[in-house]
Amino acid sequence: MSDTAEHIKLDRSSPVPLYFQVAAQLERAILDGHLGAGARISDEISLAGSLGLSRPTVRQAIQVLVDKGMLVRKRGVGTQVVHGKINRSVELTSLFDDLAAAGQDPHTVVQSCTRVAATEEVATELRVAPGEEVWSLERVRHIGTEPLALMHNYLPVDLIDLEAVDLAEHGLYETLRERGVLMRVAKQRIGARKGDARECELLGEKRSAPLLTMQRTSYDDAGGAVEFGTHLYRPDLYTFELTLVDR
Amino acid sequence: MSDTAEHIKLDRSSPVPLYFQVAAQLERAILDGHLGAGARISDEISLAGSLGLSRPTVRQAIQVLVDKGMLVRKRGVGTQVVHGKINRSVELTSLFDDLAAAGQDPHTVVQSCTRVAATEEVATELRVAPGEEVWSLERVRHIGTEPLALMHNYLPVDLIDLEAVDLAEHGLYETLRERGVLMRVAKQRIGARKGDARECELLGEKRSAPLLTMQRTSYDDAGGAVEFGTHLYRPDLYTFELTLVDR
DNA sequence: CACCTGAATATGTCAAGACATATTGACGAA
DNA sequence: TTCGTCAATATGTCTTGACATATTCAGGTG
Repeated sequence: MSDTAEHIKLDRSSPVPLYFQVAAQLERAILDGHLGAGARISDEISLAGSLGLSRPTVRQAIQVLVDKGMLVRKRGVGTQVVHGKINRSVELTSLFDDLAAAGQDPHTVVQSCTRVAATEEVATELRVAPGEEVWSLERVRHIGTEPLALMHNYLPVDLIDLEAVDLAEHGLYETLRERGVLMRVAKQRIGARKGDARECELLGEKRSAPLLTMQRTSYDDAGGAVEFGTHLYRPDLYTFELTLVDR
Repeated sequence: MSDTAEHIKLDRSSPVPLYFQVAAQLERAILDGHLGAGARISDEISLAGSLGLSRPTVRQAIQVLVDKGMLVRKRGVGTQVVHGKINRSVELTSLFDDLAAAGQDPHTVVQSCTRVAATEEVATELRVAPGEEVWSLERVRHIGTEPLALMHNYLPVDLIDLEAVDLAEHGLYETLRERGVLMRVAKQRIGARKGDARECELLGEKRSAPLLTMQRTSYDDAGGAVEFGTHLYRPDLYTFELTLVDR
């Protein structure tokens, strides 16, 4: 019996959607090696039968893993596990979340946290009037004793009172989520440039060292901009990894 | 009548799936400004009614745009157009495709195209035995008179005969697609470093200039690796833009 | 032997309907 | 006035069923 369903158990009393239960357990089976690279999974019809689910539900579960780049569908043939280690696709989390999840115990030094008049660029990104007050937040993130990133964020003042928050111990995104600000879409631009004297100093790099740059604008579930940031990373300690899927 | 459906016409005789027709026309309406930032679109039920479609089909169409970061769903509320210009999310195309689509007329100088023994790294990425012969392809891409990128690709020798291809006039991905090699998943790592003397020379940069780096491994629809590349970009001429969507 | 045909298989698309759950606002009671 | 409840609304999840289409392979035909 080489039925893919043998790795999957459902809990119909759980509030977790069935398709999500299937997707999660299928992902586990792949990551644990029970479904090796190139392995074909059972077809949707028989999988639905084995699990006591309808085909659309099973299909929805498989789609989750296809979107993650872990499975590939071939019409008329079947669905296979993609070779190669799984790099979780870039998700809508922050550097702090990423590091904390990796057990790296990040910490942060707040360089400045003030209200400033929005520059042209910031006003455009945040959709406020130029000159209007916004939060300007500058932080250096460390991992162990090494500085890793210099982050500069701008937020609308009416969104949150940043001075009341312990930004040394908690990430900005984590804080915003706790205050009920839900980020749903973010647009990023990744590039590179030399750091200036101050930037290199703060990051513990030599003068004019090459730095990885990232600009991000985040939008909440109403479609409005809630955060704009320009960040600098030490390229020897941080890279961006992402998985692309053709549709 | 503020019905979203007024922008949409269906062609049931077309082989293009109905959900795709709806998604494409909805996208067009948003890009053309007929559906402005923050606008609410009709609910799924009435949209289905107006178009003579079932709700799952309409839902599938909307999902396409949600995945692109153009729409945001809110349960119990409705679906809205996201603010901000739409940056097409990173797709599974090459730099050549991107530039050609932008009407930039890119051209390419092939520095070398030889068979070499796979290094440890290349063998691991392409899943061949270390020392086995692979194609090694080095190209410089120009835009106008400016060098833009230095690209180094490795491919299995049994996949294609690279020497028989006009790589100066056609992109590598374009060529592979024409030969029936369909890339479905790619994993990328983006970073930065200083260029060495030769790299800076080829890219027309000063010595030790900061460069944007990208490594990519592509997988075909059988889940096997078909291409591994390490690329260098001039950061003043090229950046990576991507849209993240929370699920 | 080579080629074409057709059956088997599996994913892709679409329909119609049901129930669950989050959100919002109106209404009524303390 | 304030709080809580309930109804209306819209998305989220799930089922059953159907037909379309790409792929593969076995078997028949020239």
